[in-house]
Amino acid sequence: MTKKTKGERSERILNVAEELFARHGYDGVTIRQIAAQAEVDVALASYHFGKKEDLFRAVFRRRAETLSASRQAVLRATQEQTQDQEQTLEQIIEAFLLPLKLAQESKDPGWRNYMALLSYVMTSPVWNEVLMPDAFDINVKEFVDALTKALPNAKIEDIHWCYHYVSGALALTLAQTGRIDRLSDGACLSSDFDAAYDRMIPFVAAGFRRVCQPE
Amino acid sequence: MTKKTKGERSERILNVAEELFARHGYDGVTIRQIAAQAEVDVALASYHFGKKEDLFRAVFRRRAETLSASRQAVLRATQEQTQDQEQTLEQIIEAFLLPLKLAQESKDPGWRNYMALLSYVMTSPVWNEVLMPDAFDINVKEFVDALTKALPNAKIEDIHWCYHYVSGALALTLAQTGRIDRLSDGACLSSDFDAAYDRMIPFVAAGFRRVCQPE
DNA sequence: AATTATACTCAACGATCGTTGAATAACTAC
DNA sequence: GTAGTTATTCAACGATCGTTGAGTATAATT
Repeated sequence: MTKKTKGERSERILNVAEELFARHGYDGVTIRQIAAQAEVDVALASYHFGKKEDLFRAVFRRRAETLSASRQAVLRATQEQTQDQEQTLEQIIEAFLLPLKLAQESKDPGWRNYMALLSYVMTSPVWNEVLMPDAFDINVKEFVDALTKALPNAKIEDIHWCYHYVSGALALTLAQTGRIDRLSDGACLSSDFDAAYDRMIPFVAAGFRRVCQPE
Repeated sequence: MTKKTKGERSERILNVAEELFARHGYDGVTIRQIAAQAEVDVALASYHFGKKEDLFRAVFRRRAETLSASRQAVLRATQEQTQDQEQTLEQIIEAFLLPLKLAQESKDPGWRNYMALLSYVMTSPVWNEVLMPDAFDINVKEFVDALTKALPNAKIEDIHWCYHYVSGALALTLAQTGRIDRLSDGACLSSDFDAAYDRMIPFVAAGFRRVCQPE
């Protein structure tokens, strides 16, 4: 029984739920599995978080706010830094990706699980609509605005489609499926977010320019 | 009872399973839901396909073979056409994407469901490893080889990472989550695969050149 | 020390799950 | 038409699911 100070057990539930939901999806995980792995009674999850769906939402929201705030901070920092001159495409894309790179390097291993969970939500036809707008819409619109300024004369549809490609490349990276490990015979590693990050910036910047810049 | 000719009911099961698995994932769908929507007895799915996992595999494999063969045909057709001169990046990428564009335009609406299912498998840490290698590995390696020839002096890691980005952009497109519809206020549509296709080719071609071509 | 509030356990509920074996209907082959 | 094969139904199995309500222990408050 040994009642612990507030949040100690409930946080362990969140962490385990994060790990399992990320790997198996919402329906692939059982409250009982979470409780077992968290070494906690089954009823405790319901006590702290209510319905299973509420627990899932809580897990998703927890780090979404941190991530969104971090992205905003980085973007605005370079905006102030560059003053009047326009931000380069590379700077904008870097601001979008850097927080994830940093999070993944942090000592909290939960971020790696959260990255896979985010990928799951981004690619799910069901959950995307439910969770993404509240958590990321304002943030994304800020980035689309910055891209619009950096790409004058670009059609808004082109910008949105290019952002969509970035989003997809990122989502598959976050999923960490291990596929690139197998296809490259170990030359590339899904877990090597730095490698993915370093190349993704020039890759998508070049793509944006080609599609959005009428020459 | 009214026994139908072989495959008529079993094909209806496959089609319904395809639709539901694509939207809700493996664990989000019940054999009973599939049977109900296919207007078929619950036991019939087990009779025709065995375990639930076998049904899932059957659904995935069915069109994977068609898709893989179609990609190979398009790629080799342009290889013969260009004869001695090298294929352009655009041609290779087009060969990779065109079969999906055509499939989606076909009269069989099941292809749209399959595209979302493919996205689900591609991004799932669990299913990717189980299903992708058998269905697509030889095909993908053919494309990586073509890319290597079109990009002399490129490091193999760079090529694999760039292919990974293409794969991600494609996966999110296939998922048809409707997110781009909402972010763009209707200016872009998830269902508009042509729009995604037309821009994706120059986008990723430019990305490949920037990352893989030492200048 | 007494009281209230919070954290947690325990047992159980009805619902639903995938799968099976035996029975029945329909089609094929002779 | 008879036999045999295939397709389909029906009822039921044990297992597991999410959730709840009542009860217990610990912490916080007075």
